[in-house]
Amino acid sequence: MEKLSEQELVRRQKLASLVEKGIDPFGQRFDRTHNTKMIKDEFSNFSKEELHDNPSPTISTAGRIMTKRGKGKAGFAHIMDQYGQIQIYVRMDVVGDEDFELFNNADLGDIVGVEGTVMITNTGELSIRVTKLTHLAKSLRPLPEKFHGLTNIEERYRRRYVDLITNEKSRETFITRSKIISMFRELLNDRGYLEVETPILHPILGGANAKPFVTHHNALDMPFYLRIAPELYLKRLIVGGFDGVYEIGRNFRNEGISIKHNPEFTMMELYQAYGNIDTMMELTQYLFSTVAKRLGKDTVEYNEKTIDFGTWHKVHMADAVKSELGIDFWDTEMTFEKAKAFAESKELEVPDHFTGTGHILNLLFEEYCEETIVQPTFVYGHPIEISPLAKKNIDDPRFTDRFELFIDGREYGNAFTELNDPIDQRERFEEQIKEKELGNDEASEMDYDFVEALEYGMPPAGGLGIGIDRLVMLLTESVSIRDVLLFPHMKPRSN
RNA sequence: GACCCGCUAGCUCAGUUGGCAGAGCAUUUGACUUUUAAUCAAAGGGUCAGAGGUUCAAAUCCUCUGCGGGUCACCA
Repeated sequence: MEKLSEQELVRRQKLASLVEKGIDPFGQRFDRTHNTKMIKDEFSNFSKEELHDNPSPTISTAGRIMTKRGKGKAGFAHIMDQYGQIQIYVRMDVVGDEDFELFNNADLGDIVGVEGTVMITNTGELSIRVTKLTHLAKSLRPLPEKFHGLTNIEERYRRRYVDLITNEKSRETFITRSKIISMFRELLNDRGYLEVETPILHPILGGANAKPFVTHHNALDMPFYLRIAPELYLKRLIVGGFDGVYEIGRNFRNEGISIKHNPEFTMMELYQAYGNIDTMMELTQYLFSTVAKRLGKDTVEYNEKTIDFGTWHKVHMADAVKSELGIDFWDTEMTFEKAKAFAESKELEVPDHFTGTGHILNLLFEEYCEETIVQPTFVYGHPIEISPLAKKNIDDPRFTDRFELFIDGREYGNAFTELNDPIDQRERFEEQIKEKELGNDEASEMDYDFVEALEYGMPPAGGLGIGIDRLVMLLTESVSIRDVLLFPHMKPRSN
């Protein structure tokens, strides 16, 4: 048994005295006529005198006691629900001795229900003049300080519920997150996309380049990967005849944790039969600008920069690198040796599994161009070497019809015209296996079943993935991904 | 994984040159029937993250460990 603090002991004594009075310290159902927002919406247009002369109907609401001010035979408190706080005014001569004692003995953090009429105080605050007070739940631990709230970052993540109680900004962020995800669903459903669910346990690694988590199924006695991307399953559904499908769900990547990375993160992935890179670009811009607009944020202040969702740019990766560094990857004379020598002249390390000019082009782009992008920009034309699931460009097969969306140096989306040629796809997988043998532990594996699916014929299609957490960060102006994840991963607390 | 910074009361934070462990809020007791970071009076509350070392003496200096934050690396 852990040692209790003085305050915890006092609260447990108060709990015992509630029991003695026959009051359930952890209460029962309480029917509310209003939440705090409804009270404000309904009554804030009335004056103090109007509410005094024509008393409101009796309303009931409930919430957690956040502040409390005793005044002898009367008292004030603020109670809080999901929507905010409302002040309550409790007079002994109105509620009677029993309820007033209940009020006096209530602690900050306790949850109560109130009945009463709506009034405005001398200082002009909309309040409830309580006629009946109901104890609903005892709080056995003290809340953080009322003025500063919980500010310790570690504690805010470990005890998110306390963070949500005391920090309005945090509450708003997660409400916004929920809105963004439901807007995505609404916008996509309205365009006729079908929401689907595909496996999270994958027998074969694929759909992205990343290190996986590995788990084990007992009955089947075989290992499974937690999915790094749902791509290959979703495309099987396009083979199966669905016109457009999407999935919003968790992906898992066994990599470092940082301000931008959590081991599990949420992606929206979508496939559109008969579409291509351009339809995905249009869709991406539509989703981002519509969601931003509906949140009332045509522009966002992020990282001391103004991001304008009305301004979208487009640049080919080879052009971006050419204008930044002068080296021309369009040049048909460009060889791997030349490209590698250039990279090494910049003191970049070229790993063994880099075997094509495209690997170098991407390296240079990531190293020198990515961070220079501020406004929403589609970087397209990724080299074939790093795009094993994207269709080759019809005019220049060194590049694929793929784009990534960058905003303020970070990737928010990845899309391409899907590779639907099973013969080409099998060769691409074989290239990946070669890379794996050369030491790329993020290369994907051969998925024969997926190739077989393509052999039945997949219509030309566009595909898109959007990192939901990062979008939420941007639209809530959150610095860290942990600020948009309710329960970010932490090492267990030491004793 | 590497480097830098942090960890003191329930919470937010002070703590000087190594010399009795501090404040505000919260808690307890008393006063107060329109207060609002309520006010006034008094009181209680500490494994200074943990372990070890230096010293007459350590929250303070040194070493190790834990957890967190930041930067880098990897990635979305």
